[in-house]
Amino acid sequence: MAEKKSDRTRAAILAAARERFGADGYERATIRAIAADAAIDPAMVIRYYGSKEKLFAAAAEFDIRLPVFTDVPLASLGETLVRHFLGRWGGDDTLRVLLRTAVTNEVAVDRMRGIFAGQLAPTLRAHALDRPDVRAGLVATQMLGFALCRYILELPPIVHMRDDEVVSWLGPTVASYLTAPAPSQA
Amino acid sequence: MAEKKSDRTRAAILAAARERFGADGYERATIRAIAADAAIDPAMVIRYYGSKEKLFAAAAEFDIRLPVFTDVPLASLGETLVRHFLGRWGGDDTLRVLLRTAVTNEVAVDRMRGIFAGQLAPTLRAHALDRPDVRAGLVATQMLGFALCRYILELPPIVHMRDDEVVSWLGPTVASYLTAPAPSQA
DNA sequence: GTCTATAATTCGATAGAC
DNA sequence: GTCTATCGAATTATAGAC
Repeated sequence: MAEKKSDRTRAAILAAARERFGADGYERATIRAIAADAAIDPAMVIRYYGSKEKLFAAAAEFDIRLPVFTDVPLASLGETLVRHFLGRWGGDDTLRVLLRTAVTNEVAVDRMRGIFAGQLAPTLRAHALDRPDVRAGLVATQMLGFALCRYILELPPIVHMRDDEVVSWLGPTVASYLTAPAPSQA
Repeated sequence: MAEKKSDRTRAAILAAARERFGADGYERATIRAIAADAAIDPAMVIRYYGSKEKLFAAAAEFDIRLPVFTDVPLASLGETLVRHFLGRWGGDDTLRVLLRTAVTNEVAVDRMRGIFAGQLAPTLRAHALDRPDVRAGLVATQMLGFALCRYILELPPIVHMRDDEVVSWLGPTVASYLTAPAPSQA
């Protein structure tokens, strides 16, 4: 009995929640709509997850799994990072949920900060780069800005760009944020 | 009688609306809170602007006033654009309102698209650059990503960065998006 | 012009039958 | 475990007195 019915119900709720939160944002995504998508009763959502806030926390919970990339030569680290984020954005709803909801939900903001300050910065530190926090922040501006324009604003030229084109354009930018000498100032 | 009392009331409502929409987003910003900020009755907000949706449209209405920059040499156009956007983000609430609300409000998305597709792209076209729409989109990813990280997510290293540092880091990126040869493909 | 009172919805969450 | 019924709170928007 490895697969209980309650487990499938839980998973169905979570999948519907990810879709709704990602499509509508935290405020407009209603328990009722999520329940309808999961084909169950709205009361069940509360029973399984306690509250809307906790359901969101569960939907936004995921393993960022950002490798440390210590074996990647510094010269190609920028391109590697762009490819990695492209794969993650495309394959998983969770990052889009975070991006969509980070505007009004403090939990999402904290989690987004954790990805770049808590995961990417240490990776850069492992490569012995100076000012890893600043460089991680700059990478965040470019990668999150790309995600914003592609998945939320849906700017036509960004939406239609092929992945290898994206790498060609953004790779050198990220690389420069990693390795370019920092401007003067302590 | 150039200054009626009703005009001041209208202006007070609009100013409070910009502040609330920018701070809380469209859904969480309530008519009641806006009215309280403006020190008037909530019913007056509806009387003056008809509905919350129309009030938002008015709050997000503004002249982007993006100069064509035809007199700026191409070599320094990137840096000029970064400085221009920095000035606009800092001095006016409206861009932050758009950014905060673009996640859940279609009006804000359209207006944001218009800035880059309808204003920046023609500027690039005036400089005889190839693929102006793609280049304008790329500039959007970097500038909007910076604004997102600084004003919404408030990533510490981005928040604390001085304006001239921002120009030093982002200027070359924007410049490369304007003038770097496009990757292969039609 | 301004404000009180309230209508009409909608939402999150709960209680309890089955 | 599941669903019906509903509560209580919050919202936008309106009607009408002053």
